[in-house]
Amino acid sequence: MSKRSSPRRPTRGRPAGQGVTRDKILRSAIDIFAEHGYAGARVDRISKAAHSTDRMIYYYFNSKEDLFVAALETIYKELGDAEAALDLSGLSPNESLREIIRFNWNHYRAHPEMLTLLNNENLQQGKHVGRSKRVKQLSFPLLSLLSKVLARGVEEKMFRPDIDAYDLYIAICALGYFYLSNRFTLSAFLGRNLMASRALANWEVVIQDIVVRFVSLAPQTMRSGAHAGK
Amino acid sequence: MSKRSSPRRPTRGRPAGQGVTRDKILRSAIDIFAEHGYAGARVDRISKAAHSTDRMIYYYFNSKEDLFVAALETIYKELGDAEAALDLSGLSPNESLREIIRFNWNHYRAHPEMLTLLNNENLQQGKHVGRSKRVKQLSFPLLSLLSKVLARGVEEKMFRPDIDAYDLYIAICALGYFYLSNRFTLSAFLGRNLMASRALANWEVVIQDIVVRFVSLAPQTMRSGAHAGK
Amino acid sequence: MSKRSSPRRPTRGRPAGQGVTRDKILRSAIDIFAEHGYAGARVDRISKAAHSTDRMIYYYFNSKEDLFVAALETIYKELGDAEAALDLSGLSPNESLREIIRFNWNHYRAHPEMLTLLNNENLQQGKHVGRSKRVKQLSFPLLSLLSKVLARGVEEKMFRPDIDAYDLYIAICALGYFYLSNRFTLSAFLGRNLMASRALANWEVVIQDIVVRFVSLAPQTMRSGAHAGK
Amino acid sequence: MSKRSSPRRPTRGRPAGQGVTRDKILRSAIDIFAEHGYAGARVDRISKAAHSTDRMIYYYFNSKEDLFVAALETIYKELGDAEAALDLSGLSPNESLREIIRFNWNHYRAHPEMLTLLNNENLQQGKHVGRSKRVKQLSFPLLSLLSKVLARGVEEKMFRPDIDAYDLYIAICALGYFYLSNRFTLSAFLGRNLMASRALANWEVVIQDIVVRFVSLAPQTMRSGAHAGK
DNA sequence: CATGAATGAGCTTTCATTCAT
DNA sequence: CATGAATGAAAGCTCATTCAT
Repeated sequence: MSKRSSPRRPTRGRPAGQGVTRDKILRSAIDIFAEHGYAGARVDRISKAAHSTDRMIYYYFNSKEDLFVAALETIYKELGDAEAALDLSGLSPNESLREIIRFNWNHYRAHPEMLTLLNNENLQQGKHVGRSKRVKQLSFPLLSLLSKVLARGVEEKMFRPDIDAYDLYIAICALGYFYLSNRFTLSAFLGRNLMASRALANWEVVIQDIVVRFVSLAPQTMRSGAHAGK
Repeated sequence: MSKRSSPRRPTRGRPAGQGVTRDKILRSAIDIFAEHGYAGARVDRISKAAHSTDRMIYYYFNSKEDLFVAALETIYKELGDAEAALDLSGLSPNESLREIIRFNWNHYRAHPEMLTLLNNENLQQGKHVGRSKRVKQLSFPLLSLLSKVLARGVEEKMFRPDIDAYDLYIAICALGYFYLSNRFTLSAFLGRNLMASRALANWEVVIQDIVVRFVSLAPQTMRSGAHAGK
Repeated sequence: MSKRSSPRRPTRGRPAGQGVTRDKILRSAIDIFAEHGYAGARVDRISKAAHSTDRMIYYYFNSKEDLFVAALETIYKELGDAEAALDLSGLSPNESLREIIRFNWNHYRAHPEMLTLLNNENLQQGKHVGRSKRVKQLSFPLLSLLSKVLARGVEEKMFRPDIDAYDLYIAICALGYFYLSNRFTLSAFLGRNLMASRALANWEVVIQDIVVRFVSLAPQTMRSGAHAGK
Repeated sequence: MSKRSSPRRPTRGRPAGQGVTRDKILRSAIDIFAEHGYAGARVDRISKAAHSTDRMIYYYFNSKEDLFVAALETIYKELGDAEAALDLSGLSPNESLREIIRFNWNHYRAHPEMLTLLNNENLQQGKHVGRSKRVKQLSFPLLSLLSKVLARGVEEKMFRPDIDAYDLYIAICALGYFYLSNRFTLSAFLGRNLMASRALANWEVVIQDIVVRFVSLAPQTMRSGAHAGK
């Protein structure tokens, strides 16, 4: 379908000033794909948002689908970079866990495009994530970080030994992601504005509360600790 | 699939076989919207899947958007009906909670269309849920059921008194919904098949585990069997 | 194409109360055809304006085209009837001519639907007027009236003997019809509002002035007479 | 049919042969709009007549409506150009007036599209003429020419001093336009073929006769030949 | 006598993409 | 290295009309 063998494909890392258009298109693509979904995003809307032309999208990215893959790769890359910058030194297992949760929650809040982009990728049954080499090469530091924290907590007799790090990771993501991704339908059903700042602040505490209770060996006075950490 | 003869415009219940076309279109719409998203779903794909014509879609539903609303209303209606059939009589608060979680989880599994349909509605910022009168008139029994279970648990000194029913509801939904909705990207990242039957069975237990620990006053002996399988 | 042989076609002249719907449809048709032209008029707009249904239009008129013919026939009939009521007894040839012009002008003003309906019929190359038996049976009294006035004027040595009644008729119609029919484009070009009451009053006088001068044998002090007549 | 390379978007006058398609579409549009009216004209009929595709219409003109505006602008432009080429040097006021009338009449006869296009614009209440910048910038030389002729006639004691140039212009247009625009209904009513060459030749003389009589101070010997032919 | 249900054919317009320099 | 010109293939929707009682 697409001409992947095209020899004059612009590469990354060229002299400064090059690829500015490419970057603007990529940024616009992330926004527009996130706003309208893959099928709903129009190529010309993306090019206009980037102050460029449709033609340039094909020049740099070959097809709408390849552009979507590039957008996905970008947000994953940025997530990985952000995770890598997370510093838990000097924190107890408990505090580390709370910090990881806070980071995860804040990342979703700061990057709402991520939610719709991932929803779209799942709508398409993950066909791009499966193919993209770049995505497969990415490492997600948070997962191994979580494993370490968990191990340390077990060692220090604070955490249960039977917690699976993957399960824990999914739980943390689920509690934050769902709340934000489904904010519109949830707000409508529950008759509450889930995006009010008090609601958001509360939910961060709830996630921490839920997760910490889940992994803790001994029961604790949760709530107070939760608020203290803020 | 099921022929619920809705008493709408064309049908008035008289001539046998009326409204069949309408219903087939509605079913196909749910499937196709779920499979491709709103923008990606083609009207003619829906009509073909219903063994009907585009024209009939407009005859019965006026527009693609109205058809989407009807699809949304239908899945919500069916969720409400299913919730109403939930029987918790004779169960302890703890068992009730587990049953509610099981119900919720099973409903998502049995109705994966719901996930993508709701994701789409959220992509469109919930504009249809906000407008639809029918949706607003729907009651969601599970929420009040949860409140009652929670109250009984507190009464019996088994549950913490400071748990908000809404928070609890969101948490239960989040843990099930996210796992299934994001199964493709998660499977790719974690390098695990989240849809394997053992994985699915495990996750049901994990949700219960997390939630029960969250609401419980005293620490408990977790159903160790849950993790034994791993 | 249409089933003209249908035996149960409603006829005119039935018991009072019958045909009310038919009449309302016919009135709406005249309005809508006049407002949008034949092609631009939508059957359902007509039926809605008549507080009826599309189906009723087909019941009474068989097709959109037949309805258009009926609309044409109606306005022609009404024109003929109005002309028949014109009374010139006791008026001089000159005054008669002025009265005929005034009548013609006022009829166009009172029935602007006529202008667009006729324009449409001409757009379609008069295909309906050519076919309609009813239209062919209509008499247009004004034309013979004009002949008589002309003859009398010649007899009384007031009018030129070489004026053709048909030419005169066309001229009178042209001067009124064009002014009103083309009021929008003319107003735009000339930068004047042709529909201001002063402009309209002036134009009536101008038509009379032009026509009377055209037929008169001797020169006359036109203007003053023109205004005197009002 | 003439290829006026308009300096619009796609063309910039460089590669030879550019804009040919655009022009063919425009010509076809004028024909088809004139033949069927705005609503009755089908986009695909226009594109086929231009030996092009629907898509190209939207490429060059954005919408059916914009194409209609372009068609209007074109006929106006051509009218203005033709008027500008009118040479009255060496003619008496009387002869000039006759020449103007002849020109006007001949233009309508040579461009029957103009009549239906303008009728359509009036059907739509002149909404395009009001908006189009290009139309507003056009000058119509005939009007000022007429003013000058009129002034000269008054100066030379041949024309009445109380004739309004605008009224005169409208009258001249009316007499020619109506005759041609309403030729089908008129022919049917009067039982005469208005388009026979003798009828056409006669009407040109009638218009001149009417108008000259209207503006003349003194009575004159009419061109008796005009009516001799009947 | 009147009408609710259903529809084939065609409408304007949009979409992602390729051609050609 | 970059881009203006052009387009095939559908998309969503509307139209006048007929079926059936």
